[in-house]
Amino acid sequence: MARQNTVFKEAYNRYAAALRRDTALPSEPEIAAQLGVSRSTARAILTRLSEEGIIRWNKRQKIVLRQPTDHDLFPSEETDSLHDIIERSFMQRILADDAAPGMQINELELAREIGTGTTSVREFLIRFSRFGLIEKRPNSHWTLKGFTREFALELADVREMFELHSAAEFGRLPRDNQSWADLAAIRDEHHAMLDDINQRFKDFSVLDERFHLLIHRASKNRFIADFYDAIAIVFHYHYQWNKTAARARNERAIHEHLDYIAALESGDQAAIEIACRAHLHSARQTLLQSLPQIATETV
Amino acid sequence: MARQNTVFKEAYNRYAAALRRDTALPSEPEIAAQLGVSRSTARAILTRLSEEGIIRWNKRQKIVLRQPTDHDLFPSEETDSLHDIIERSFMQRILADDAAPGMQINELELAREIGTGTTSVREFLIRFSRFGLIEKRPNSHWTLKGFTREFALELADVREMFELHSAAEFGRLPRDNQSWADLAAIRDEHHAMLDDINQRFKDFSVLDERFHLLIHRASKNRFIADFYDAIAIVFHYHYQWNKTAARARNERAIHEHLDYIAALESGDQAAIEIACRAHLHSARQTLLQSLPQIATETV
DNA sequence: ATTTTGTTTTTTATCTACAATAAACATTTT
DNA sequence: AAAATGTTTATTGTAGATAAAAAACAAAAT
Repeated sequence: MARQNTVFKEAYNRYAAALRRDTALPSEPEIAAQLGVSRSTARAILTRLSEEGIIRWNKRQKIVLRQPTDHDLFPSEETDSLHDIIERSFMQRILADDAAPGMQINELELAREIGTGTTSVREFLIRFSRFGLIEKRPNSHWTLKGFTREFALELADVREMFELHSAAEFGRLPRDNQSWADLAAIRDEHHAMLDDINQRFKDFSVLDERFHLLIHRASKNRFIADFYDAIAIVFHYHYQWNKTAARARNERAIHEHLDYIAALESGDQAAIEIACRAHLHSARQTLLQSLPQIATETV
Repeated sequence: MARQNTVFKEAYNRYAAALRRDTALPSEPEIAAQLGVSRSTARAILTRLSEEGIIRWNKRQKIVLRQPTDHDLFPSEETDSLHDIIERSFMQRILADDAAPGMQINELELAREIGTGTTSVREFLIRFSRFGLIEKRPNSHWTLKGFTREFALELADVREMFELHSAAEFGRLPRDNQSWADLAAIRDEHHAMLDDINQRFKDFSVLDERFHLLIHRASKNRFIADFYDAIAIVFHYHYQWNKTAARARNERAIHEHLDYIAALESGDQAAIEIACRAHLHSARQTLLQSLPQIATETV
């Protein structure tokens, strides 16, 4: 098989789940735009919906005959893109306790384990290499540099440089900029989460990512944005595996965020820098504390 | 053909060129280490040298019978790695005047033009994408973002943050660190170049790269180092295509470097920051002035 | 005239195969 | 015993093939 039709299946599930009986569906280009796929794929979805008797389709006329059931949808294993499957599988591997820094990474072995071709694994590793966790020796194997103390410190240093820059830029945005409204909304969400912290502390990482992304977008710098993408992915997986003291850690971070937001809203550059530094300092401590002990011993 | 033996050919040329008649050659592992290849490749080289009658080879005995001539070497087209070929070809394309920002990049077309397979081109583009000059839409084509004013400004901003950081770190290096000796050597080379500026101004870019690389290495940060790699490649090709006012530009830069080096050697952090900022400011102007006019109009 | 549908073409994503290269293992020589 | 050579195996780098998805083109409907 040359390529899995996961785009089709995922979009089909998404579209089918939103269908309501007796409604009429819009034009093909509109469906395609709604789903973020090409019209070819949208037509494939309509074709299948029609074949399954879920809609009656005749040129412009597209009527929903019945509500699709769970049985009509593709199972979730078939809708994940190959890239996501490889990413998940690989991150599990390198965050596992037995993944020691300096370890070799074998493309063929990885591919077999994941059940995919070597090309996809290669391309994934090339993309992933910009996160600084793996390194390649030409004509030879990849090496796992690992989630070490050095990695965490280097990451934190760059993060601090970038975030101080972005926060300062944010403070200079004109008051009618959309970002201020977004910031206010995020501030309110912080308060809401704090009111119910015992139940909701696990949702913090999503909010955290949104908050910092908003700050970084103010800098309008592709290198900063790309770097934050890298951070977000690394953190996303890392904190799934390291949940120690999550509640206390998150509660403290929320308070720091609120101080930081207040400073931004004040527009006072000195206050912004102080609040930003304070938060980044404790974020650095959190990161260092969460390091897997085995990986702390470097190569 | 599945793979070109460019590693072998390039190493063969390198080794053959260094042979002297009647000398005895070292062991296979030693030859391999000297050339930076595996013993298998080293043996392939010895085999060919033997077949060509350049050496007499019998187990440990390896005697050079005759000096290899240019005729014995592989032509230079056959020794370039595929990656380098693709890189050169691609950079030529995107720096050509008709390469407008927003342009689509077609993998198959590129591959055919270069005379290679699509896989290699894909992998090159993925690697190259971290430089921020191209961008991919999933399941669709790559887009050339181009050498625009925005690109130059974003690059310069990050460069400034990183270099100020690295320069400060450099200033803190203990005086017995090797980097101080390297810096002194580079300082002398600047003086030498200045004495013969009319003849040698073209060699400045190599010196410039070595100087900044030395500074950045002091930060011991993989993200900073990677970013400087990107800068170096972009500049390397960019200035090959834009040679306007190179002499004046380079002469000014040499003076700035010398001030910068003097500040570093003084160990005075405030002086370092001032000299670093001054140089980065004029480097930014140089970069902006060298933008191709067509690419300045953004998408 | 513009939008929608129908049809064909182009391009990407992925697999498989295979030569080049590296690495491992076995034997010989010092 | 250690290092070198001889031989075999494992792994990477690259081409080529093919289905999925996007894009382009053509015809029909508003």
